[in-house]
Amino acid sequence: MSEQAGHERETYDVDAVQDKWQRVWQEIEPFKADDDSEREKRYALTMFPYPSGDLHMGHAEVTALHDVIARYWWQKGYEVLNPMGWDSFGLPAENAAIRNDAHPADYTYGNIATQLESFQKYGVSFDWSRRFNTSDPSYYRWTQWLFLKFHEKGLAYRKNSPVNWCPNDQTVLANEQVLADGSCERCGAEVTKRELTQWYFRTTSYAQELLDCLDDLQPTWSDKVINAQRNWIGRSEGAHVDFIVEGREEPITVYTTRPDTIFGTTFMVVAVDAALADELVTDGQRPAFEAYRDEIRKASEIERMATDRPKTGVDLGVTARNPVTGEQIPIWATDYVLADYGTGAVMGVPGGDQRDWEFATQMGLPIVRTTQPPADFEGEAYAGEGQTINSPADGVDAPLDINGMPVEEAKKATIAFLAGKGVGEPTVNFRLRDWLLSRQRYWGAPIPIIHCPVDGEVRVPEDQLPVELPELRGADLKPKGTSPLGAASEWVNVACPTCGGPATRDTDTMDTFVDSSWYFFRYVSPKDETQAFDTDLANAWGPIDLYVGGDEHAVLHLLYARFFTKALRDMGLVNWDEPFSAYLSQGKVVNNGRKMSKSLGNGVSLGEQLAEFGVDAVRLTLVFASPPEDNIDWADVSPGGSVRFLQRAWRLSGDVTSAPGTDPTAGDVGLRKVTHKTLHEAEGLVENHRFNVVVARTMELVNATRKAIDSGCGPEDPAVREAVEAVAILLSLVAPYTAEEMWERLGHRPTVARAGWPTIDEALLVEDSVVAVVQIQGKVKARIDVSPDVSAADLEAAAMADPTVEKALEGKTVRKVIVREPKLVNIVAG
RNA sequence: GCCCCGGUAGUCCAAUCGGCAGAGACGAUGCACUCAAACUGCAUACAGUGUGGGUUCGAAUCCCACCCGGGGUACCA
Repeated sequence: MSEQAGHERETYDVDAVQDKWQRVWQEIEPFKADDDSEREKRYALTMFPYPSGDLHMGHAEVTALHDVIARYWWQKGYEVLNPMGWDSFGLPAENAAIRNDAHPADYTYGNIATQLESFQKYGVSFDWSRRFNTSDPSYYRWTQWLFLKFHEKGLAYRKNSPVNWCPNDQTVLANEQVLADGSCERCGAEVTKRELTQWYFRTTSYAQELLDCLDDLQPTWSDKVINAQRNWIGRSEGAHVDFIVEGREEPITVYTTRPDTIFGTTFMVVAVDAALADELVTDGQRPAFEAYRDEIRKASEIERMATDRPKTGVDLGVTARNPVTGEQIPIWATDYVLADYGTGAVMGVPGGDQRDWEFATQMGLPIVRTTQPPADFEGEAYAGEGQTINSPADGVDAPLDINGMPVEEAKKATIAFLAGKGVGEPTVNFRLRDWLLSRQRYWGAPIPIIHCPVDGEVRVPEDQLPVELPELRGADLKPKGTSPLGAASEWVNVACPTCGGPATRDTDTMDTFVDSSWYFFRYVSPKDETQAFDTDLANAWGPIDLYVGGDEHAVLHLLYARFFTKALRDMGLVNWDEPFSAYLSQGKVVNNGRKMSKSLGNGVSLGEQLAEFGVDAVRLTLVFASPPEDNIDWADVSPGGSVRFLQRAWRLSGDVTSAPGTDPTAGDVGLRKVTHKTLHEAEGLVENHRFNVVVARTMELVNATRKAIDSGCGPEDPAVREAVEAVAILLSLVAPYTAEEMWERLGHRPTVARAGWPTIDEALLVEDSVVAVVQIQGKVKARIDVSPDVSAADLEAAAMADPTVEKALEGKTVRKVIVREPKLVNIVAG
């Protein structure tokens, strides 16, 4: 028996153990990825942090989850690349520099040092030899080089367009960086529109592939993210249709997904802010049009996006000819049509589109139904399935007749007719826009382009990279609506690389999402000074086998990184189609049901938790609390419970009396079965990311081992050693310090993290007997012990012979017997 | 509005193919230890699976409708 109840239990000193093993790990570097290893390679990645202050609970969670997989792969014998670095360009550093009259680098590199120390204390299996920061010139040099490649291929270009503008951060934003309520993703300010010339990446040229590949990713990515990306890409199929305007050479082309409703087109609407509206308006209507347009421009995005306000618009005074009815229909300008989607012009079909219905009702325009709604239909516009009607209307002679056709057939017939006349064609449209990448801020990678009055946009020659940031600090960085780099005149004014004449550098910097769109390539050869990354090594290590991160990047970073990967593949720089073979999105850590925040005063300090409970207990708590994807409410969990469990597990290692290397095969079979079954189940659970259940199984094994020591086979049994070693290895995935301490106490050399996953003895997974359930009408009546390979007939006979069953069946007729050997018999009787 | 995910003891969560609703934990209660408490150990109790239908010998699991919660998206024609 172990110590009697009531005595002080032996415990280990958490702080001392942490200090001890940190030193050992730094010395032996157990997680350095070897490029030349013969072992099969795995690439584990978690999103690198922005260096704002110290690490917080969110970092602790994602890292703890991610580390389970990385450490498991090492134990299973893979060579694992598990790198970490910093996404270190960005606004917080710049804003801090303005406040403190300092340089953004001060804030950035100070925080990086703090976070690095915290990560090391946290005991994560990162290969620190590969770390870098995106703000290092040795990194952003290659960000700029990639920009040049994109520019060469026509994937980076400049255009003038209405863009999202954040008045607080004083810079433009990409569509992805404006939230659904029209606020800035970064600072929450209300985003406005400006007409500006900006740099774009041609993400739309990969729209179809970005969408198609989601099918392959579906099994290994979270549904949420797949769904969000599908929505964001927003593919729709429809047709372009040309409408002729009297006295105008060019027809107006509209985009519609419902060409079958063309007979119901009673008007046309164009976006009020599109150039087309300005071109079309008659002199007579111009004053009204301009007044309307000014009014709309003044309205905020938030007002514009409200869908429940009445429709507004102005008649432009011109008409277009409906190509199937020949009727002249009025053309209106309105703000419910978007200038930058489709063609910025829409055929108004009030019978089939609710928005058009509202507009027609408001403006007194005619309404014609072209799809027969069901008899009980009570709505206004009808957009569902049904027979086509009024196409053409009774007694009207038209060149096309689609009456009676169901929607899909009518669409095809209409498109075929229009195409035959040369006034229409099938078209696919995407909601995805090109990625606006230029920013009017300082702390980012300068865009390596020189503007020359003679040669235009000239790429900075590759041998002149990096284009380093000029030294600006404090008040120089104050946002003023144009890039701070413009103030560095010595930096701005350069000779044109082509003609040698006076020219100026582009003064914008790149969106920091550009930096993070390719960082996972750089990790394969982080010190390479001759290229962005080594293609052979990238092909050997990648794509990333598991990427762990947060859902907030569902359509930002994850989409941009996918786009980059496809573009790099097409440049021959890598052979991956997709960067992340599997993606695990981790939940958030909240407190008392709410997001942690300063204003709510419910923040939980990671540092304090670590000081109170120790690294292992905090990590274990985060892994055990819930499935990885679910949020963890810190108010619901118990790090104290984790401490108790870890001490309990550790105590086992002190009870083992057999020598290291003792052959376990002579040990207690009962305990051995538990050990091997646990290891076997843990494999499947880890691979399916069910880390919380792995912890529960480990707890079971600890309980079973405790019982075996105290009241079973005793501490000297070789099966006990085997079980405790298995506990140490299982814990090495989650609680590295405790596992290491146990391993040492068991008489082994460090490190348990590379001890290797135990070989599972299949014979021990087979049960001698199983409990079969006998049901009558689906209700359990008896349990009988049977052999796991019992035949259906034997099991049925055994069930029928059971006294309880016999009794229950007295006087009844057995109608049917369902046998699912070896676990169940269900008797239907009456 | 549309799309996706989820709803199991007081709480967090298990139940892998449709087959015994409970593995693990938190909290609670009791007992042991203690002068007492904390710690520790042992033990116990607590749900019929959001609601209503359906399929099935059998449903937490599949289907339909609805309710609640979370997320995405939204004049995208």
